[in-house]
Amino acid sequence: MEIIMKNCYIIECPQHFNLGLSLDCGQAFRWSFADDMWQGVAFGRFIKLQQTDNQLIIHNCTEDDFNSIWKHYFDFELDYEKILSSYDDEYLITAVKEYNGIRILRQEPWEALCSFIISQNNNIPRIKGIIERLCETLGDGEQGKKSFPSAEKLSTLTVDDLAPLRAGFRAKYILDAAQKVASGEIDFSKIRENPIEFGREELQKIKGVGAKVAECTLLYGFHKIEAFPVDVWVKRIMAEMYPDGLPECTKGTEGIAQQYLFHWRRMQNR
DNA sequence: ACCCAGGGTAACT
DNA sequence: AGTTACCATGGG
Repeated sequence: MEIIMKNCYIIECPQHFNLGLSLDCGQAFRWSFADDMWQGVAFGRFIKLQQTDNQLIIHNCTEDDFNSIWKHYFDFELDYEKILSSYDDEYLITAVKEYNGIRILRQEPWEALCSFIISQNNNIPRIKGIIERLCETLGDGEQGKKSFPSAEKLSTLTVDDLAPLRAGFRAKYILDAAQKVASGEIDFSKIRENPIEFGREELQKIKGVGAKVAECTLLYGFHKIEAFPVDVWVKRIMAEMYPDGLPECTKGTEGIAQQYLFHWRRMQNR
């Protein structure tokens, strides 16, 4: 008999939402599946989630938390039906049919930036390990429920302090990003307010941040869904399927199309 | 042991 | 302006 935690919030699921796919399609790195539930931390809050036929159950979540954080985090305010049904390209139709329910999570900008700095020339299981050690070592809160350490905190550290993370050559990039964010040299509110091109230029002022990491930060940290990160998998997709570029139907939502294609292509290899 | 990973930088042509 | 070696680490 299962013990239901108190502060359990239940809603009817929106259309086009698959919890497991959204949490495990390579856009976020702090969610894990155990005991029939997804669990993780975002915005400093530890929650567990289950998706049934038509319901989403969030444990350790008040109505206020849902309305102020999670509704936004899971992008429930965006009309995915409108976007996904506008794709008239055969590969996209296949990817959307097979992996319907992926949504672009609205992650915290600093966590997205730092996570995708760590992601460079790295594989997803190891990215998760480095981020877990980063949070357990330097985050706040109880063990296993730690927050993502702030840019302010990381900005005071040295590469030697980050040695336990085993992040390799990325450690110095993390620190440069933390320093530029903490000092205000990189201003997240200005990136959020301005057109995407501004964010591209700003973020690439950080050592170790090139076009791809900047696109990921803009897509997952600022929900600029026209951002189009090109990693090795998307390079393959472009070479194999779109030698003349993305189809017209993706204009303005390239990041969403990218996420479906990325996950679809990655699953094909296994 | 080997190849590769949600890349970027710097040093080359 | 367009290649290429190198960067740390460890998963598969």
